[in-house]
Amino acid sequence: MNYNLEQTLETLRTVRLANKMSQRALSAKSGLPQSHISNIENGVVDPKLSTLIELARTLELELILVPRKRLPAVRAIVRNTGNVARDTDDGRVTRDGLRPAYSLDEDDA
Amino acid sequence: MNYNLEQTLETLRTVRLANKMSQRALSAKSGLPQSHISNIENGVVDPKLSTLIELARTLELELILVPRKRLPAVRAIVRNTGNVARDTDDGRVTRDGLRPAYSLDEDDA
DNA sequence: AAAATATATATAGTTTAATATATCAAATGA
DNA sequence: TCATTTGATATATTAAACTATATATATTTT
Repeated sequence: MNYNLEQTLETLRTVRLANKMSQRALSAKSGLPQSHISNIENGVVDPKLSTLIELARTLELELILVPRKRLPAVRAIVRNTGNVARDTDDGRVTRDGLRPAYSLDEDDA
Repeated sequence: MNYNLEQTLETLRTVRLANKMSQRALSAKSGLPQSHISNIENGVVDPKLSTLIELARTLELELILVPRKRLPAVRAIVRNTGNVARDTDDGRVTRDGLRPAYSLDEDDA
């Protein structure tokens, strides 16, 4: 129903998994009950802003508001980090040679 | 206490004002009570995620989660739009000639 | 197969967001 | 000055988030 919301929740789960964290691990780190994390990820509850921020921070994510106009540019930054050959976790190369969204830090600064 | 939260609320108010909208106008457009908007902007309440998104969308903002690492790059995009000479609303020129954060659209695509 | 781990789900109790509505004070404008 | 607009604040009610805890159901590992 709400694209922005679904997208946000999906990001949370994606990044958690990318960090190879279980809901329990995230629970331990964030202080939120595992059951609550499950409910949030599945859209069963509508978390409070502070809860979302807490969860995000634990996953080293920051929440920001972006003018809709700037969204494409911002997405471009968030999605990839530049053109690299070997890319994904398992050594696969994505079609366009770009990193997947929310890839783990391989420290490429 | 929570930088991310304060920042978010500040952005909401800033953009609302930049659009020359009163809380009542925003209320009418978003469907949320003016009293609630006031409480949210002042951090009196901890809004639900859906509420924040609703408010943001009304102001043509999208909420996204950004890897902390990418934050500087993203902020750079959100803050300015390039180097222009005359800049601010009233024709002032900022010191570095960049647009202020969350400037109104002058359509510079 | 059994054990361990991970996720989804349930219940009961507490806290708080959200609503409608109204009012007050301060700023703005006629 | 008087009227309007704006934002903050208050109250009462309803809905829902959040907590702790427990359990059931996968999924993975040994």
